Amino acid sequence: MTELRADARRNLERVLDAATEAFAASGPDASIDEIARAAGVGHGTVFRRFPTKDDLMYAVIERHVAQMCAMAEEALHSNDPGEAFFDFARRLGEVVMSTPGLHRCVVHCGEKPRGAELEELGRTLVARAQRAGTLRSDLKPSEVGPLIRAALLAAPPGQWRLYLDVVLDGLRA
Amino acid sequence: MTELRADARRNLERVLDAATEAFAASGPDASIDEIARAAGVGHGTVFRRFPTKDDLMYAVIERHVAQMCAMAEEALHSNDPGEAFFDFARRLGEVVMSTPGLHRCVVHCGEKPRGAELEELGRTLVARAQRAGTLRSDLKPSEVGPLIRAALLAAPPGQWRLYLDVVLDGLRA
DNA sequence: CCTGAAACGGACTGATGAGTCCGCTTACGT
DNA sequence: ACGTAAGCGGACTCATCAGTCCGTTTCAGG
Repeated sequence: MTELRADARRNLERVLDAATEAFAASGPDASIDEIARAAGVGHGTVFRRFPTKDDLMYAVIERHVAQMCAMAEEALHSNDPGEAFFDFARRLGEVVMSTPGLHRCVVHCGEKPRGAELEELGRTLVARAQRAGTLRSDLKPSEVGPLIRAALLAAPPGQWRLYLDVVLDGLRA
Repeated sequence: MTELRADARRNLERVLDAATEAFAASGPDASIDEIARAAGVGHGTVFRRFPTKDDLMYAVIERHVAQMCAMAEEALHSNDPGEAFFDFARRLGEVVMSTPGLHRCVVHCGEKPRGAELEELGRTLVARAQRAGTLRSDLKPSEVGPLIRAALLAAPPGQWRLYLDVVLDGLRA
């Protein structure tokens, strides 16, 4: 029951690969047909494994978000809480902007995959930096993330570091 | 030929009113059917006046953008070029955020209506403030607008002034 | 092998939305 | 009042996309 037949397993991997590529390229607008075609399977096969398009997106996003969570955890262990947030933001920028399409999927999915976990870690980082006095404290911890996200996604290709810099400067106390 | 029949004129106005409301509420995703229904006409009537949905959007946006252009012109006449940009940005925020949906349409339409004109005025304001030394000069004039737009549209309801403040702080030299 | 369950894939459905067409209606000049 | 051109509106086409179904193929255990 729990074991997948060899062909099924192979197709599943092809689908996930194709989906990752498609979502990275087109964001949440990538269509299932397109993904199935790229994977060399019928789209019925995709739907058998992932009952809805969102389910497929969650699967693709999972490790992406997991990577970000790991970075956030690491930042939480820093012995300079005041700067940990800024370092984290810059490292997050690298990850997010290496595949902006995937990140638009993360936004689209909201809390579903591990978004809530990431959100929570981010809030903690912000609160710490605010207590340390390096981060302006008139924003609620939950408001900082969306602002940074918006700046990153709005940046012209190659300019996101500059945009992030501007926002981080504005966020300093 | 050039004169519209009375009923045609009336319907045209109804359509424009309904379209303004619909676009303000739903952004570019508002559908023609929805607009036609709200205006109390068949959607054929809409398409007769505006061959494509974008044409309708341009018409609706026109005066919205015109208002912003007027504000920009005014700012250009300020005798404090260093602060003119920041004042303008804040006043622009008021206009944009009074109908965020319409502004998403402006973004969608790009240069088509009077976007190019507004863009040009904005660039001039930025360049002046940069010369005056109040605005950081590592951003190109054309890059400032998108960053501000992104921050405004990403703000949670009621919080856009704060977001704008953060970005403007970050933009100061 | 050979058989049955697992997996496949594409035809099909249903929804949505842009844009077209044409028979009917209505304003308005004479 | 009436004839006609301007105007109307909804039925229609066309395309897209998510999700379903089922006849056919293929894997894998005996």
